[in-house]
Amino acid sequence: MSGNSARKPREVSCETRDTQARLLNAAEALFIDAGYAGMSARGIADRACVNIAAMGYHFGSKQGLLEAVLIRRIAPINTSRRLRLEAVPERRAESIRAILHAFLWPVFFNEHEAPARRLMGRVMTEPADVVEPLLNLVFSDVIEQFVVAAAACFPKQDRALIVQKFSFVVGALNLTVLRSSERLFGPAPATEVSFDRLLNFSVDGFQQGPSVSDVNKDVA
Amino acid sequence: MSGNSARKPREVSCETRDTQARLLNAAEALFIDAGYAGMSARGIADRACVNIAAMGYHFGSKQGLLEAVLIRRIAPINTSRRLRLEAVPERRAESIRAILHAFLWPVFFNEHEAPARRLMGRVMTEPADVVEPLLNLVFSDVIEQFVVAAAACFPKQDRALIVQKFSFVVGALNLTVLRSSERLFGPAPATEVSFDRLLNFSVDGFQQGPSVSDVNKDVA
DNA sequence: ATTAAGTTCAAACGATCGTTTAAATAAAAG
DNA sequence: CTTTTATTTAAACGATCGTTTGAACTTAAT
Repeated sequence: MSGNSARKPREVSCETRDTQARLLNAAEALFIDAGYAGMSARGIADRACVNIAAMGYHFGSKQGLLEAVLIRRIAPINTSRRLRLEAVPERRAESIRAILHAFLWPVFFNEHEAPARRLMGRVMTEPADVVEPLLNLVFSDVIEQFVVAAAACFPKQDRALIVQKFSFVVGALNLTVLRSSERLFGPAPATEVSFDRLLNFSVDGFQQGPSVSDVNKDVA
Repeated sequence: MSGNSARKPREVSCETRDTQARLLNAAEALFIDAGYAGMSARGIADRACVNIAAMGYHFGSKQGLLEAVLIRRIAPINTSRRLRLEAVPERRAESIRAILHAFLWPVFFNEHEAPARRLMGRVMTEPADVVEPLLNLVFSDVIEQFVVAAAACFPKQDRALIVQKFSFVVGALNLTVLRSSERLFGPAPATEVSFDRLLNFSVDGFQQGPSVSDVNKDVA
């Protein structure tokens, strides 16, 4: 109560009682908006209304704090993805919609909504080396499982083609959940609309076979 | 010749005679690998084998240097895109392949190949505020033109749907050209293969209509 | 040779970075 | 209350950040 003279008025993360939760919320918001290099230790401390040493005390380092931020949001999403994938009964061509639905739905609809979405999009496009090992640790297994499931639906298609189609879906997902495209592609539609469109787009891309068509007719 | 005592052995950008070109090459490589915050002025100077003050002298600031880097690579790509779009004769549903071909081809096949590709992917996912105005300045017009062309091919589809489908294509393109997906999606295929797959995937996604299907059957 | 303009240089500017220290305070256990 | 543990605090650590300065150097024209 004594030294609350310099309270920042805008900080929303200061309401929670738990210091660690305030640090997680502040770091998450800053990472989403500015990336790893842009989330400074002092910016996190200010937004969380804690001393700058609190980050080191509770999470060891800035990287440790980011790891906790990512695991808190992404692990539940991947768990939900796996549960939904297990609920898909068959591995026929028609199953690809249910499989992609299981992959995309938990990103758009979860208890944390927008923060979790944008966090996932940001971490997938983050250039910093610090996030790379954690990214593989968190995403490798779940992507592998979905690739196996999708490949089982299309036995005629090469596994490498399935993998790359999945990377197309993830790429489209990333740009959709990141607000970075607002200026270029206009205001984002409602969540349900974006989800439906992305699912349809992805399903259509998976349905078609390899079709080695098209030749480069050079122009410039 | 006098003070070349501290030559770094690994630097490839030092070969060019032009100082501005060496700065552009060095900044481009560092921006691709580490983003705007990760490309330090001293890292650029070291890689370009120039004094740290050269950046300010030739480009005014770090941001000015990045702007020059982006314009050097992306402007020719967008010019090529526009030329190819103008060469597409009709605006029928079957024209969408030629339109998307015009949009994607210059990214994969240009005189600078991989650097230009990855630079485009990086700038589209960069969180730093410095790149946002330049990103809009460079990309807004060309995307608008392609959206108009694609919308003319599918008069029945909402323009907002066309816009978002285009954002899916751009998102898939970004993750394809960025090496950040290597660990998650395995080694990248040959350029021609990736291009063909992305084009097919995009064309398939555009062909289908709105198809407001699918309902959320909640699981978790 | 001399002037002038263009370019590169070492050195330092203040600011901010992530992290650490030791003391002060709060909470819990004896 | 006393002791112990957990948490928060102010302050500073060395390092690196982008930028600037003024002198030294190169180049070209007079």
